[in-house]
Amino acid sequence: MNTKSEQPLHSSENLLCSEAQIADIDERLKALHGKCLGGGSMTLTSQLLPVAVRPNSVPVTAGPGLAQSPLSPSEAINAIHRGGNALVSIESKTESGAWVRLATGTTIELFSSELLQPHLSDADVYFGLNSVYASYRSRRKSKITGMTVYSRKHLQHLNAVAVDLDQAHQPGQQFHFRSFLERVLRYSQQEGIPLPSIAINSGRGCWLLWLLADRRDQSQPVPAHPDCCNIVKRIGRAAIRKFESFGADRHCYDPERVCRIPGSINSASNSRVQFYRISDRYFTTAELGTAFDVHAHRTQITPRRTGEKGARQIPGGLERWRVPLRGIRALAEMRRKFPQGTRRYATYYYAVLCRRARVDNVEQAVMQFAEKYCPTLTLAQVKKCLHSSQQSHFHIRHDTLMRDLKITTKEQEVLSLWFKKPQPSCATKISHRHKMIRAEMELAVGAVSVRRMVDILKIKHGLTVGRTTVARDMQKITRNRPALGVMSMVVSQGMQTMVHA
DNA sequence: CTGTAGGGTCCAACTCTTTA
DNA sequence: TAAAGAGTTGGACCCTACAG
Repeated sequence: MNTKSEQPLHSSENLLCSEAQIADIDERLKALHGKCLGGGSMTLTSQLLPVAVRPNSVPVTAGPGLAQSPLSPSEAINAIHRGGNALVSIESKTESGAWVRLATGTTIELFSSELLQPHLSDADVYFGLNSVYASYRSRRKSKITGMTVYSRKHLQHLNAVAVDLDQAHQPGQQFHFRSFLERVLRYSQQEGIPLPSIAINSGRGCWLLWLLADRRDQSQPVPAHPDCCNIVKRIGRAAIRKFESFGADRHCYDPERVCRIPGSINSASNSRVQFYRISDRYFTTAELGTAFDVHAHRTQITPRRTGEKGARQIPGGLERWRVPLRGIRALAEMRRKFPQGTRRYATYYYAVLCRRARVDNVEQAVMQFAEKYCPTLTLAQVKKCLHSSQQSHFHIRHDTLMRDLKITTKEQEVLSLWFKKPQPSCATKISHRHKMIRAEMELAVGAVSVRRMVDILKIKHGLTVGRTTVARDMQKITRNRPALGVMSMVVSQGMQTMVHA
């Protein structure tokens, strides 16, 4: 994911806190948050080591885990952000609801920063659930702290699937986190949903986090490749559906999701946010997908297809490639000879398109094409193009052909059947047509026959449309507009009952 | 009876939208 | 991005009503 210009700033060795560092950080934060971190009973013993270094997939915590103290901020964030080079983004929300970026860095950098510390105990401070990387293109300085900040959209690791169970209780009404969580966990067990790794008391509701592990290296979170983002989003949506009856927030599944910092204040409920370890498990996307009945597309597409392709789909599929094939032939005719820099591309693409459009004797067709339009290519070069075309299994976009064949705007205009101008959407066209028909029906002194309407549309509006279509439109309009009752009778009952106004 | 006008139904082809 | 499904379109054919 990191390009050469976007090398991470932080080495993986620096990422996880040592016990001494964590102890130091916790001391500072305890001092900062006072008694909010569980009454000062926490020690950084093996029980409270950063969870990233614990053995994976061993459910050690029996039950909801509320007997334990809440996790300290560093413990909680270390448990979530455990990927190599992972950076955490910290943001706060202003009174107007705008997001302000405070800092981006490793947990050590963030929690030991003198600049950031005063803000961590503020109201409504958040951290990104998924790790970002140091993208130089999005590198900025925070206006508040002066620290480096990066966009939370440049994701490096997907750390968790989260569900926000917002109780939306009335102002003044008490939210009982413990009993609510117990109900949620009981429901999870009944439904066969694995216990979440972390539960968060956000003050006005409860968040559930299932922490993620890469299937190849379970000590690492899931890399934020587009495919993984996609599946994690789908799992998130499925989880939301599962917990709908508990008020799951339907919008809380995007990978850039932020969560309140442990120990920070929720200004809406005027309470501290607390994180609880429910289980020590980390889940691969496959495990979580199975639990929430979400499967990778590849495993679903195949069974979804029933039997052979439909008879209508075959010509449709062929047409997909015949259009650019006709286009490239027309382009060749137009140019007479392909200029240097496009000859091999032209021969290669011609071969690919011939194969995909099921042209008979591709080799002969390509040889003739190259001889006529790319005469300077050697036989060996043409054969190489033919050979490469056999390896082509990827989709080829019109844009790619346009770029490689250096098709100019002027040529595109001539090749209008290939490079179609974007048409207004079907819905737009239909709504426009309905508008015209409605207007004509209202204008008419008496009944207008469907055939007459077809003529009116053609002559008056330059719109060519079939009689059947107009008839259906008129029926639809009269159904929705009883005021046009006369027309309704005419259209729906035919000539027998036609009533002339 | 025939020709004309007009609506309904069917169906293949096409286009757009949704889903994974 | 491909595939599948849904929706739209328009031609062919059928029917009825009416006028001459």
